[in-house]
Amino acid sequence: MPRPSRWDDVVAAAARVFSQKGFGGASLEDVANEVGMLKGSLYNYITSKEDLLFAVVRPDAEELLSHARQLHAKDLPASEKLRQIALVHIEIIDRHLPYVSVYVQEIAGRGISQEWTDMDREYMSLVEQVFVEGVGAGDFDSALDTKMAARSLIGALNWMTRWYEPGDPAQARAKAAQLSDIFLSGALARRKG
Amino acid sequence: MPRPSRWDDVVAAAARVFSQKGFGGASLEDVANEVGMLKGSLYNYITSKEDLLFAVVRPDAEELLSHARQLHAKDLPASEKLRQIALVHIEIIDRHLPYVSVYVQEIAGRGISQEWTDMDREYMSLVEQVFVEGVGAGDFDSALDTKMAARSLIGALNWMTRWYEPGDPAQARAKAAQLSDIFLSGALARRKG
Amino acid sequence: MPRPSRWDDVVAAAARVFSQKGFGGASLEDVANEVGMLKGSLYNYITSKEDLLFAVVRPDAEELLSHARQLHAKDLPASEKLRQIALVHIEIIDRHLPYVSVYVQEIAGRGISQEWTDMDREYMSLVEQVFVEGVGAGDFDSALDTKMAARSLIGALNWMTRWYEPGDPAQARAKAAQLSDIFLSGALARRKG
Amino acid sequence: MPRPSRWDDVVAAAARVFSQKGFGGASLEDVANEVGMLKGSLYNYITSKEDLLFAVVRPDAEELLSHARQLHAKDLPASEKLRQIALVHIEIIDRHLPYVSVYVQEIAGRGISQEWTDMDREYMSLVEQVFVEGVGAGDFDSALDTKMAARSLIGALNWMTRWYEPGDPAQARAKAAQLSDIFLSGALARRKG
DNA sequence: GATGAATGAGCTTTCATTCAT
DNA sequence: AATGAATGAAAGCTCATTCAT
Repeated sequence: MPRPSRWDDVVAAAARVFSQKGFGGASLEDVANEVGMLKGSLYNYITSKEDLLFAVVRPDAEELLSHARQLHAKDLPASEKLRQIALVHIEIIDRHLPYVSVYVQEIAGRGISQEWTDMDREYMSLVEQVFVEGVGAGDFDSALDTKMAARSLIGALNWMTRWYEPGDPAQARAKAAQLSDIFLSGALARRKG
Repeated sequence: MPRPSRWDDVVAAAARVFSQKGFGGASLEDVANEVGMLKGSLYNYITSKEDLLFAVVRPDAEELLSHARQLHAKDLPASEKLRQIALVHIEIIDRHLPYVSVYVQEIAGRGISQEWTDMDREYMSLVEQVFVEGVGAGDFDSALDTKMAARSLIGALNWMTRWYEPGDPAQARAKAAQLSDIFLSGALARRKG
Repeated sequence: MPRPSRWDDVVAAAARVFSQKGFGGASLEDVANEVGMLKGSLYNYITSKEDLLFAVVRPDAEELLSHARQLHAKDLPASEKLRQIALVHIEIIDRHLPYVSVYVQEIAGRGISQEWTDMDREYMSLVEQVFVEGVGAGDFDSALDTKMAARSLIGALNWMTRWYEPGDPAQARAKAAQLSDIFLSGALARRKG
Repeated sequence: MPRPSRWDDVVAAAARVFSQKGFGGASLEDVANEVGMLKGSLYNYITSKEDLLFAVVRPDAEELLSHARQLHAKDLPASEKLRQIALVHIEIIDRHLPYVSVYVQEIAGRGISQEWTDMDREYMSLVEQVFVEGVGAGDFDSALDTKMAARSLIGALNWMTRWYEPGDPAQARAKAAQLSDIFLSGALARRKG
């Protein structure tokens, strides 16, 4: 049985190192040390440093996007869709924090290339449509600025990469519920009717 | 004048360059070109590249913090304080986007040094106390997770550095109002009592 | 082989260059040219320029010291020990002039660090004890200032790095004998008894 | 009354700085700091860094040489001349240690230029002639290698710049006497005749 | 696949020197 | 005489990348 390739190790190490030192601040030697090989050996797996960045970042970005697409196609109330968006987003952070951190830090909204700009935009647009649907259905406040709402939700979610301590799915679900509550109901106490 | 004459030019150029290319990705030669001097000449103003980073970032960080401290001392309803927090934060982004971008990208929540960790924490804590006060006064929902609320608000605000187009104070005020509305009332339509 | 293959070349080149231009006056590019590689490549062998200085200088310094220690433990008349000290010192100069030159020029008596200060002091002390033993045994003049004698001998030996032309072991032995004669008998003609 | 020029301050500061950090290791800014002016201002006094080196070093070198010339012309026994050589050399070290240190470290035997090589050589030659005269007069041992003797004496004297603590003329005279005794009579106890 | 070594470009930083004020 | 600022060359060092073994 041939020894399994260490591709996954390499990418995981890169995720950790890039998320800690930043892509620009990390050297391939740092990454190599983290895997336990020499920097030259990395080139058996990658063709450039940027290559490695994309390898770190792509799978989760695609998963998140594909989830949002599927959700969009479903027939659910907007409030439920919003809860799902937050839940999936935070679950991915919980499971793959270093990878997502790198995405948020180095790619999101940075205009790196057309491909990534398109992904960003599509995710944003899918989130915004949740709010649009909600307003359309009369569930959401008609005065709501849907774009601002979407950007704020995504900002709050992405910011979690700076403070969330991963590894606890229950906590992930709790945070998702809290965040959804805030975006749905706000902080103000509801008057009893 | 305590500072050499082109100090402000140097810092402004650095803010622009750092915010565009990232601190790690920008070279001092980039900064020097932006000011119109040679990279060696920069060292008449700074003692290291990191120095320059802090110089870019410190004034606005301090202004934001000092504002939050003053607000905390005031006797205002929590909802009003929340509106003020958002307004001042966004106004600074509107006026000083490159500087704030650099702060958000390179410093906030990065654990660079004790000094900056302390600043981060204090701002977070002051924002959280607005929510705590609101819950205490019965204005805010008693089920609200105040920490999550504070972190989400700050995340949404900081994320604005990735998309906000500055230079329009009226727009700044509008965005502040929208964001406050979301965090106070949520997206859901209010039932008529 | 524990060291990369051209380690010795690198150190030898550094010794030559440092001894010619001085440590401060020599650039790593000079050293690299002397080995026949690019300056960046040097960092496969060293971690800093200072590092290289110590690598140049340490082996002979340690050899000299270890020799003096062994000699100190032996049961020989002081005059014979003095002859041995001079002989070994000059033989090392003959074989390794550039290395020793660098030591003398850049390290000896310069208080670079505790480590080197200690080495200097120990060597000095071992040489002085030869004179102390000689005085104690009645072989040396009781009025002799042993510290001054040791310092003068070491000074005369170290000064040889400025004029000695190496590569001739017989000459080395001759110089050692002459120097020993001077320090033992002085210049004055002996009265016939 | 116009404020006296600070030329002497500048040279004295340079002597201190160069002797501490070495000529190559010291920057003109170091020197300027030591005088209490800005580095640019130094150029009101000097025309180049090397210039300053020579200014530090020349007066004492010339004094020493001129003294040796005068002594050479005198009609004195060789042993007395040797004592005078040592005495004057050490007195200058006592009074002007930093200046002499710089000479010994940076100029002596370095082949900087014809001028300095000539000075070195002449001083060496004058000292050697003392030994030659002593041998010729039958006062010194006929087997003495006069060149080796001169070089050793000068080496011992110059080496004092690495350990001598200046500022005590009496101590200077004592060291001169001890060193002369060693070079004249050697360490061996004299047999009573 | 991995290694050790080299490359070469680029980086931050230093510094002697110049010059208008 | 002194200053503050700029210059430009060179320094030490880093690093993505290549390649023979």
